[in-house]
Amino acid sequence: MTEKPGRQRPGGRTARNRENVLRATADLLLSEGYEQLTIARVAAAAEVAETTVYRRWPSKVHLVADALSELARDENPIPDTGTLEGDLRALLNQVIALVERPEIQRVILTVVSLAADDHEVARAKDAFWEARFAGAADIVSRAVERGELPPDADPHEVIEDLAAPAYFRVLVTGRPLDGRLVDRSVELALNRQGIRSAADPERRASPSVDD
Amino acid sequence: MTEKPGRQRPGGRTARNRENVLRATADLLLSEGYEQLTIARVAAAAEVAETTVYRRWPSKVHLVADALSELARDENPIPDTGTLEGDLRALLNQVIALVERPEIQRVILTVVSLAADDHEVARAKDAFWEARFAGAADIVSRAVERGELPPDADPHEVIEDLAAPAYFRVLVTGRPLDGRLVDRSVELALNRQGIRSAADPERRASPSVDD
Amino acid sequence: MTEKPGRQRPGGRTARNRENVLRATADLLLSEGYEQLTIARVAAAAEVAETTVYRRWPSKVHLVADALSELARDENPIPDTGTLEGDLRALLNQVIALVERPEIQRVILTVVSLAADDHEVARAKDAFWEARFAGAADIVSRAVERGELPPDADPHEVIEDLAAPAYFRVLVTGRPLDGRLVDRSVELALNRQGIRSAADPERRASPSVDD
Amino acid sequence: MTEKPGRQRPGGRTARNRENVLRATADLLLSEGYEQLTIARVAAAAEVAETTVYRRWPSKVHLVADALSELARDENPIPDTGTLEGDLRALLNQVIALVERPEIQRVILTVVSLAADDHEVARAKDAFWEARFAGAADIVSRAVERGELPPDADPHEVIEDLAAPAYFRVLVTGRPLDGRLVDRSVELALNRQGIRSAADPERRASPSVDD
DNA sequence: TCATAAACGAGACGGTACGTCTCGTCTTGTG
DNA sequence: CACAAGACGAGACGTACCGTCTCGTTTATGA
Repeated sequence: MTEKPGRQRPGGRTARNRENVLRATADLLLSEGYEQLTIARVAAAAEVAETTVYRRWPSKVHLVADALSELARDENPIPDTGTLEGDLRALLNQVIALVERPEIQRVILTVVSLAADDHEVARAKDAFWEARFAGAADIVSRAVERGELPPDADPHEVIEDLAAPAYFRVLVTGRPLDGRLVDRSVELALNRQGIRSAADPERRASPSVDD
Repeated sequence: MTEKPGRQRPGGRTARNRENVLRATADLLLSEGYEQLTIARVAAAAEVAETTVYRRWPSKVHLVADALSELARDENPIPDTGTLEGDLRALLNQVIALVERPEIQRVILTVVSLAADDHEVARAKDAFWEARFAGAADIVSRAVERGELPPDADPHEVIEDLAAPAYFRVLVTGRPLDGRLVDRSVELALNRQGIRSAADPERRASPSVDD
Repeated sequence: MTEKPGRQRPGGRTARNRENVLRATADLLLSEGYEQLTIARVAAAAEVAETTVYRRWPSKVHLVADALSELARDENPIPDTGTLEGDLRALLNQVIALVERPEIQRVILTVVSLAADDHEVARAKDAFWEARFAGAADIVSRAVERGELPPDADPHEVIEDLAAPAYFRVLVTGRPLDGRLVDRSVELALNRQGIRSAADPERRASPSVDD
Repeated sequence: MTEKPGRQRPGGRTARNRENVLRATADLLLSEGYEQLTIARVAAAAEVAETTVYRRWPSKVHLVADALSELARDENPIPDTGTLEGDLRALLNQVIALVERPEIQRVILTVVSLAADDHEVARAKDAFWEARFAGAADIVSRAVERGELPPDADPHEVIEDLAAPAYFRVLVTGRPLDGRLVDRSVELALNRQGIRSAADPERRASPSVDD
């Protein structure tokens, strides 16, 4: 790993090339998707020799994984509305706004289908999702502090309940991500944590809630 | 569409070839995944000339889409336990048992990442998922007959609530599909339809729903 | 050979098809040349099923050879000017007028390069050239009757002397077929037969050469 | 044209490959002819990847044209016997000895039938024949120096008179290239230049023809 | 005129070659 | 002498053509 090119002379052109290549890769990934992405095109866009790319990244998969790590860093502000429900609602709205964009869908699809045979690639995938859902951890810990959630609440479960339907629609059914989805998912995530959502119309029929 | 080879003389060798090719494609898809699948290998496995494959399917993507449609037809028995909860639990167990298998994961991944530029391919994707979740419709309609669900209950929503977390784990987080997931998801799906799950002791407060 | 289709029922549609195919072949040969000629195109032009062509002619080469035989039959009138020189001059002018046309060049080229492995094809090639130069025999025999040539004069030699330079230019050097070529070649052919050409003024003036 | 592979790095392996491919092409052309020549076979014989061939030569036709240029370079010694007649006789004997060989006939046929749509191919054809008949120019200029020919004697005409009958026989009539052809053609070429051949028996014997 | 064998039409197939496009490695020549 | 640029090897892809096969239909021909 240490003998990888670029490690030993990380200054000047080397670093510049690395950035350019990763940026070019990310751009192509966003604009055209994994299939259309070609080392040759990346190299051309980065104004770098193909060889340079091959030298530094062992394969197209690795290059893309690396670029995705960068992409994951583009982070959205973690919402802090003062209540768990508000936070979750804001977070899911963010997520939906993002995954509705076709270029983001392309990226998600790339990540999802990235063959994780290689250890580095697997790590990159994990890192991507970790970064993607980092907000949930903060939100949950704040909710724990406020006493809204028990101390052993699992952020993974929260994000799962919250985001799973949205991703399911994007990746699988292709149904539209309407506003109702937000209500349903937030409610769901809260319920799953033993909390009654404020926006819980059907549940209104059960008298105990009204009191 | 009509001028595609095999449409006009669907008997004998033609039909046999078609089947062999699709079976070979499905096999390769299951055993090695989309990337490793090659027209040449399909043709060899189907004992057919490569040309024959190219003649009938305009591209690798179309071939795979077609094969996936066949795969989707391999259907699991639709559970009928007498109660909605039992049915959902059984269905989800089926789904999980399926998506836990690596070869099925490969297929799902293929479907998810299949570029849907082409209309036929898009249709194939839809058909795949439609077939995949056909059971939900039956379960829901039976539950409606039994009065467990209102007549306007949407099978899509049910399957979404039920299956989304499982798919999310498989496709995104990679977390294991443990038994707890089943409980959570079934309960969730029921709750979302306004029903109190039997395995829902702490939610004690709404007896009216049970009536 | 006897079992070739069309032998046993040579009337009506069969003959009509044969003609149409051969005509279509000849047309394509003239208009686009051997390389561009395709059984499919021939069949389409002849409004006949491809199978019909394959049934009757064992290969593209045979079909073309057959068509060329027909082409060779399109004969030019054999000149009869009353003198050998006049006849030769007229004949060569005919030949040149013909081989100057690009479509005829295409045909000649086809004949020249037709692989003569097969016996029938070889025979067709011979027949083509035989027909092409049939006029020479008549001209020579008339000249013999008139006493202009000895009885053992060889028509092949005459045509060789007469036409070789023209064909050489067409097939090899690509130089233009100007009027001077006619004078030279006719004179040459006559000289080769021991006859002084009328259009040979300077040669008459130099008796010293004979010494 | 400049971006053709091999232009910018013409040393080492590149040059070696180029040579090997051209040699293999020439060999195949000689041994089996144009029709039997396949890029795959050329590549195999040259121990080079097919891609390499396709990269450097835009098509089979171009490759063959290129190889033919090399073949044309294999030159025969230009005869220098001291007299024009001797030189011509020697040259024609060379030509005949060459064109009698089946493999040379194959090559000639290839050149003749090479579609000259493309400019480069046309140039290659011209160059081939130019090289093939380069000897004539030397022979003529020496004869001019010796005063045997007028200063404006045209080498093209000489070669035409000399070689046309031989090529005519090879390409068209298929008659054998006997010794008599040499006598006739040399005499012819000389006569055409106003020179009486030494071996000119008939002419001496028939004074009556002049009447 | 009518039965029957011959020829045909039409679709599909096997097989070979062509030429294109990638990916990732190897080699050359230049700064 | 390192490395950027170029060439290469390997192999998949998709196209075009040739010639074969099968099956069902039409049409000549001679009894």
